[in-house]
Amino acid sequence: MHADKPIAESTVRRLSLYLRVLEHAMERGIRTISSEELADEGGTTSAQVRKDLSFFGSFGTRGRGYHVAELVSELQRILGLGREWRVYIIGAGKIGAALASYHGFVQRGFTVLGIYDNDPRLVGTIVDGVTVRDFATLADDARRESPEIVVLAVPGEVAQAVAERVVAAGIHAILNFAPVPLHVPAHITVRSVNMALELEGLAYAIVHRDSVTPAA
Amino acid sequence: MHADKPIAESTVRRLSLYLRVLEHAMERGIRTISSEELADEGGTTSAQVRKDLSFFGSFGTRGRGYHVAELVSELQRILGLGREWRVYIIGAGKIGAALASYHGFVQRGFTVLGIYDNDPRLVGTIVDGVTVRDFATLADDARRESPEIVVLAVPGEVAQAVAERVVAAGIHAILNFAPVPLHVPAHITVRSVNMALELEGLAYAIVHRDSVTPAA
DNA sequence: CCGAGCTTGTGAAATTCTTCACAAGTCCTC
DNA sequence: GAGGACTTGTGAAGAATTTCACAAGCTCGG
Repeated sequence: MHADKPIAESTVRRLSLYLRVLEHAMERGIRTISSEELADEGGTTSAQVRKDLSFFGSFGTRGRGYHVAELVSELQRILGLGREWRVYIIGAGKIGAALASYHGFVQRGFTVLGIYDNDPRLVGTIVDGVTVRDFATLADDARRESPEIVVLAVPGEVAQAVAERVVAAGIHAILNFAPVPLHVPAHITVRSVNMALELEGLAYAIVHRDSVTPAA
Repeated sequence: MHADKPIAESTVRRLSLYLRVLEHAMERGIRTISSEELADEGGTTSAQVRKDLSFFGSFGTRGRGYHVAELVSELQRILGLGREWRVYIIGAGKIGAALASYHGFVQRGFTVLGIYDNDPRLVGTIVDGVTVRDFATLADDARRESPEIVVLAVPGEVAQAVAERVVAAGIHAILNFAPVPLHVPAHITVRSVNMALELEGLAYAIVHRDSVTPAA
């Protein structure tokens, strides 16, 4: 049955992936899909798909599979994508700017309310339709707009300090693109994307060919 | 003892993290570090640090800890960072351009030889000191320059097709920034960075506060 | 409305990953 | 040079995750 039990992060990650595959299938006019097909597209196994879904309910029909449109909306609900999420991006450098214009965000209901930087030359400029704000105004703005999520796209050296300002401003979720681990209070949710680290993982895999557990 | 046994991806990821922490410590003039201190900085536990390292050898001294500089070079060796890695970036859009100028790559010995795009308006322009090349020349260039890694920064719709061209060009490792799972032959190593997916994980965590297994 | 053919949902087994806990070194002081 | 304080390296225990395997349910053709 559907649960608010602790769900593994890996499961949630796969659910997002399934959602993307399903949306793609829907565009192509596919009505129904089996766990086997879903697994093939998503790079996992059918048992894994069924187990992942089983944590939240039973959405399929035996002998037939899953109704695509129905499963899409179930997954959207589970992942909390029915609503708008208000996002601040911090750092108007190359990465921050790229993220601001990243279509995948908007598409999923993530609205960028503001981009912050402390460089006076950038403050006031417009990046992809959003004005760059002065980082000094973060706390005030947050009180007014109460964003749920901050995307941190600042250099590693200042990431920890910036994160502390973010937490102090009352924001509880951070997507961290800086290449350092963030130390925050337990009630703050952090997810990190570390590109250098992924490249290094690739280098390791090349050096040690055929001795690493793979993952698509 | 040191092993070429199958090492978990999670372990490799942490090794990269340790390396970063150690380099930071070295900059601050710290000579020696215990597994406990390393764990605190890296957001894990001392037992985990020791276990991770133990797969490759014993680098510490009981009662004293690890010699920072020494462990740094051991980790660099393990991760394959002693050498230069030749990288192609495919996609000269916002994300591709941001990656081209990402300092963290250069710093680690990843040299961007070329950026590719199929938009004639971009071909020939210079992005962060690297000329944008015509995607059509990929195979020829690869034959000549034999790059080890491709960074894929193209829209999801074309990612699979581009990946196939990359594989056909004889490149065996892909860092995928497109938000779709890539289907490639087994001998090709793929690592994916899916930003939308991380944001969704964050949304899920917010909706289901205190019911997700955390991870820094 | 029956039987063959699929496909789900799920306990149980297998595997993988993390944590525990402690013997065995090392260092330092006296 | 002996004792106390630390800290590693690692088997073994424990926890988490994935895979297996199968009963139960649905569909469709005749």
